[in-house]
Parts: sequence; C-alpha cells; structure tokens
Amino acid sequence: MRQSKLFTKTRRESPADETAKNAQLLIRAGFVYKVMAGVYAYTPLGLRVLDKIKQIIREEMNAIGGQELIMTSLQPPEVWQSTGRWSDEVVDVWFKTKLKDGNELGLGWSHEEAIMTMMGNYINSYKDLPISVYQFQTKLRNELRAKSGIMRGREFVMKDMYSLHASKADMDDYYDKVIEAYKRIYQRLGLGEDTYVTFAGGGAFTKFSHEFQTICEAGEDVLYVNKAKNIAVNEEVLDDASSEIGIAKNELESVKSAEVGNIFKFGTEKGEQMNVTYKDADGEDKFVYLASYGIGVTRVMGVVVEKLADEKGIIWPENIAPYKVHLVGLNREDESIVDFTDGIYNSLKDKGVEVLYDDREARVGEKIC
RNA sequence: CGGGGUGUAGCAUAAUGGUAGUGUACGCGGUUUGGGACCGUGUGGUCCGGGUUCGAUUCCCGGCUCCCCGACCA
Repeated sequence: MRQSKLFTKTRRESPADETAKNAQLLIRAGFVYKVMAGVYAYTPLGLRVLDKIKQIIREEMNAIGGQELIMTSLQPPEVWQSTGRWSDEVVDVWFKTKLKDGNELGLGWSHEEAIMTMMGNYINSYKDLPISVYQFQTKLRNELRAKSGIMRGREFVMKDMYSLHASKADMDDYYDKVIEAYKRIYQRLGLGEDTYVTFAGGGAFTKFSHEFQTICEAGEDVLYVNKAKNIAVNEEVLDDASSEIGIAKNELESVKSAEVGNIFKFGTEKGEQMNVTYKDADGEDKFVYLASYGIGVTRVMGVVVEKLADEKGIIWPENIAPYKVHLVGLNREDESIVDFTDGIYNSLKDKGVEVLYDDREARVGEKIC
C-alpha cells in the first residue's frame, strides 16, 4: 500500500472527548473513527488489525473442530421468549425495534437462543453430535453507559462459539479443549503473559464459567493474582474460590484487569427450555448439552493498545500489525532514489510481504513520527 | 439509571454582554531537506430551542451531546 493513497492519516493531537488511551491513540493513528459514544468505525488500518486478530482466533477455533457460520442481527422475539430472555427486566441491553407491520424485533446482543433454535432443526440423533459452530458477529447492546473507548461499546465485534453435546462428559472434555485453544490465542495476540483463566463471578453460573482476564490498568475488573503460581481469582468470587483452591488472600496481589474472554457451560438448561433434543442409541429423546465461548475481538484490540503502547504511540505485536514492513521512502525529488525504493516496494509486494510504503513528499521527521 | 463535568474552525485551544484570537490541518507561492523545518498568503468557527437585553458565543431556562464516578455487565 502506498501511504500517499492511504485513507486516513495521523493527527498531532488527541481528541478532547476521549480520555481512554486506546481511543486516543487509535484515533490519532487513524485506525478508528468515532461515530458516537461506544460506536466506532474501523478504517483500513484498523480493519487490517481486526482481521488479523480474527484470523488467529479462526485458526484456533478451526483446529478444535469449530465450524464458522454467521447468524443474524435481527432476532424474532419468539426465539428468546422460551428462555425468558426477551424480557427487558431479565436482559437490560436489548435494542428493540419494529417491522413496518408492527411486529417487534430485537437486535442480537448474544446468540445462544438463535443458535439453539437453528440447531434444533438439524439435530435429530446422537450421531449429529457433538457439533461446534462459531461466528464473528457485531453485537448490539444498549449499554447504559459506554466507556473506555473501544473496550466497552454499544456495537462491537465478538467471536462466539457454541458447542452442543450428547453428554456432560463430552461437553466437559470439549470445554477443556477450548480453554487450551484460548490460551494459544492470547499467546499469539501478545497477551499471553498477563492473561489468566479465572472463575467468573455473577451468581448461579460461577462454578460453570470461566473468564479470561488480562492484567490491564484500563480494565473494569479486579483480579487477585499470584504470578509465581500462575493463579488468579476474580475479586467477585475471592472468598469462595480462594478457599477452594487453597490459597490465602495474602499470597495474592490485587491488580486491575480486563475481561477478554468468557466461557460457560449451560448443560441441558437451554435444551430443556427450548426443547432441543436428540435420539440416543436406544431411541430415547434426550436434551442436548450446550456450552458457549466468547472473545471480545474489538475489546482485545483495545487491550493490546492499552498494554503495549508507549509514550510515542501504539506498538502492535507482529502477529497483528497492519503491515509487516513500513518502508520509508526519502528524497522524493531524486528520481534515482524514488526508482530504487519503488523497486524495493515492488519486490516486497511480489514476494507477498505486506508492506506500507511511505511514498509521500514529506520530510523524514514527519514520516518517522 | 443516580451524581459530576463538558460543548468555540477538520483537530487542539484562548477570549468576550458590542467586528471571536492562536496553533495545527488544509489551499497557493517561496526558501529548505535524514527525527513532525521556516517565511508569506488564503479558506474555515461559538451544539440546538426558547428567554432576558438595544445587542447573547458569553447571562437564565429547557433539550441534546460527549467524558468521568457509581450502578449495571452470560
């Protein structure tokens, strides 16, 4: 890509209406454009980063048998009524709207019910299980308060995977595989060192759900960690979990963290509520087991910026940098030098190296800054 | 949703009850040229609605916006 033609250029100053480091830097560098509170567009540079993060996740999900598909943003109420999650009292982040004929619609904030409804149409026998599907979907959530730049928006990209099983044991096995896949993902994203698997807080599902928390000043959660023992406990479940694990509070250090992934087992709960069954080997109807696995793709991007930036700006890990090479062409008035750098640019391109070529007529200082 | 703040040019900032200034960005001309260079010149602005006033960007009321704290967060 020739930088002279690149859509978006850098800005010298941070926007006054952003205090979050990730938003300030991403806007200054021209990776995102703010549309409104909690709603950001991704420019060509930002999209390249997003696509690379997605590709890493995609590879790891495929490696454990996940199959990519895409559900819909428009959601019919019926699908959610069976589990009680259409109610605004139960789910307070719904965006709801209406069709021209007056019928209500919701905009997808999560997709468990949507997946289960669809799966119910395809799963008949134990031979159809297990099955694991995932998507990269724009989630729409009517958050009371958006904050922290791209880390908590009303519209954001999430990878959500759903696995369906014939037995608890099979679900448990797969769940553990996903944990390992997630660890590889965060490793590849450059967050591995500071990302911990923790028991999640939040009521009835605590024992069946885990969060992936990355130590990050800009995060919303508090984690108690023991780095040497590689143990981390969410503040919300500190008392219960620490006794269960057998570690004393004073062995743990309190740090702020951002939730970069959340996985949980529904067991047969959704299957029962939505009547999703399969025939077992004896011809008997059984409820399917469900587990689901999320990664906030755009949030992860924000966390990377927050954690790895220095006083001069964003530092992308090589795996997700928008380009592998930034070729800086100087002396644009000297034709022989222009020809020379053009040659380097073309040969890198021919070799399939992703290269951003600064061919602008500008001084060195400006290009490098 | 409760509380606090905010709103001036593309961006960042200043000032004022009486012609809104500067930087940057952008256009043009020129001097430069290995870490955001300089000179000249030009384009461009007071969130929306109402009120007070001879006159409101400024004061008052309402709305909206954005940010922060809290609450919320499968």
